[in-house]
Amino acid sequence: MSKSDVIEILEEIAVLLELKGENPFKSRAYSQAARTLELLSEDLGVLIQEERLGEVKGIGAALQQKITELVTTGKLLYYEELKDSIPKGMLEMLKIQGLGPKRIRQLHEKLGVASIADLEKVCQENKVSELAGFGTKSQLKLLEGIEQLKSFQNQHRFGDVINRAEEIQEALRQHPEVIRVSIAGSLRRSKEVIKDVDLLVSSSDPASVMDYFVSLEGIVRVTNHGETKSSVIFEGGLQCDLRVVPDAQFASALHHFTGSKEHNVMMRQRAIAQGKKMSEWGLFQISKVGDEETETAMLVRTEEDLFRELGLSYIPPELREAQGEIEAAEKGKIPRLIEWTELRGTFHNHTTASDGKNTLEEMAAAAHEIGLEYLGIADHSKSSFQANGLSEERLLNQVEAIEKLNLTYKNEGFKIFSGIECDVLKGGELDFEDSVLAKLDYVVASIHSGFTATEEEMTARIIRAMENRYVTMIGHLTGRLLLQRAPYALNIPKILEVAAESGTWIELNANPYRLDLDWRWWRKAQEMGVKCVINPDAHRTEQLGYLKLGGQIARKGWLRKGDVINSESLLTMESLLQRKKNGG
DNA sequence: GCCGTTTTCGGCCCGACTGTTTTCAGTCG
Repeated sequence: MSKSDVIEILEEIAVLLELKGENPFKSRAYSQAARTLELLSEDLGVLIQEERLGEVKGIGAALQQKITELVTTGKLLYYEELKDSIPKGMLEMLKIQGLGPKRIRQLHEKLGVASIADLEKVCQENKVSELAGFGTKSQLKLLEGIEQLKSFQNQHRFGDVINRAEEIQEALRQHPEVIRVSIAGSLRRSKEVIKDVDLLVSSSDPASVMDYFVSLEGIVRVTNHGETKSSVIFEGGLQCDLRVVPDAQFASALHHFTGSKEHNVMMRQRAIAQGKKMSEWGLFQISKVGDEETETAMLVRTEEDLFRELGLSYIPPELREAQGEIEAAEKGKIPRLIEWTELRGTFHNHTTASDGKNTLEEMAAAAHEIGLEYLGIADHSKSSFQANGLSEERLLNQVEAIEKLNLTYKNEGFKIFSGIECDVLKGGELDFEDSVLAKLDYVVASIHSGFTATEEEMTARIIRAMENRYVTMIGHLTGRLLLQRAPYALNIPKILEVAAESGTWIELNANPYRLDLDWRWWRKAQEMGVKCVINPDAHRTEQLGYLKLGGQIARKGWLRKGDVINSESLLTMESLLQRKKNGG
């Protein structure tokens, strides 16, 4: 059993223990052990072989035995028994906002609730409000939470499925009868949340492609298996539709199945206005002789052909949302969108000093390795206790460590910038004094608490933070977590206005859960002259790869290279940061 | 369940917020 499997099981044990109402510190010991394993620099197998696991801080006799059993036998009796003693539905109930282990236990003991469905029923029967510690408001909130959860069902975050979808695409490409293949649908348009994966293939032997598709590894159910269309469900509930068309129709079908629906409607209207007809089967010239109407198929090999025949320049899939892209294409004004490979550095990243999983040295090496010219380290500030936020003293130690580490990169064209992800406190004041912030290269100001304040209060809070001369950028502006938590109330236009005036950059947080600020705002931000900074919010080295995701969302927001500040070179960035600090 | 030692058991991570209470428990970050 691999280390990551062990970590997962330890974390689950911790949750199960909480649900059982065991000593909370026992539960914490398990989650801490999971974290310890994550940070382990030595090979777990070797430690077990040499019976040195117990020497690791946080792992005592009991955990040593259990981890050893897991790794060597692939099983753990204690875990199996624990799992069997708790209904599976109780674990799922944890996903309901505002409901934790204690109250789940109480609901189970007093009302026999063992699943979300049970809970919904007893809420509707008004039984929950009568329990001690619950009231009518709690009951209402639970129902709201269940509703919210239901609305998230069968939806997926873009970042969680894109790799999987690309693997499926690759698998299809391998089939000898496949001529062309592409991801289509909302995934191709880089929508932040998608319902299913649409794939399109051209082939002269659709049946063999379909047979191959429905037998791909990881499929749990085949819901449709036809000549031109099949649907399957993969492990984890991801639905995937494949359509197969003759190669002559591939471009038209790709455009059609990429959408959006609204974009397609506008395109078809445009075709009609030009005496043409457009569908997934192609583009047709309509000619009338007397009362006779004849359709002549036009040659459309690629999507470029399709747009050109309608008098448009090529519209990248990300922009096909009926947000003015057709008008822009008509005038030849589709911008050259940014490519994530044009990013030269990044600012919002964590290390083991706060809640990251890799050390400063490892993060720097990884950033250098993938070809970045600069890496900003912005660990949490002291108010973020839960994330092991840095005190002034620990922060200044880190600044020193970064200075030292920079010496080793001196001739490599690579530099680490010292920063902080500074909490914006309730009144808009920052977590550190200006005298501390002045010692840093830059500051990311973020909100991590008090999400329920009014729009007015939240807006004022962020504006006050932006007015601090040391604040370089605002992190994850709206605080949303896709499919989990709504953004907090904010007057975004007002904030963008102040950002433009004060020269504060706004982050496009590229973490797949956030993608915040939302792509819908970036065109407005761009018009106002607000600079975007794409940050992965990386908590481990691999997460620097989120930059690609950020780039895709930036494209969806119509951003060009010039709109994204971290496409600037190291040299330019150094002077930009210096100037910003000096209030210029 | 771990740690550290006042060597055998007590402490283990902080604070805001909400809804329930009437001083606090549960949840979240």
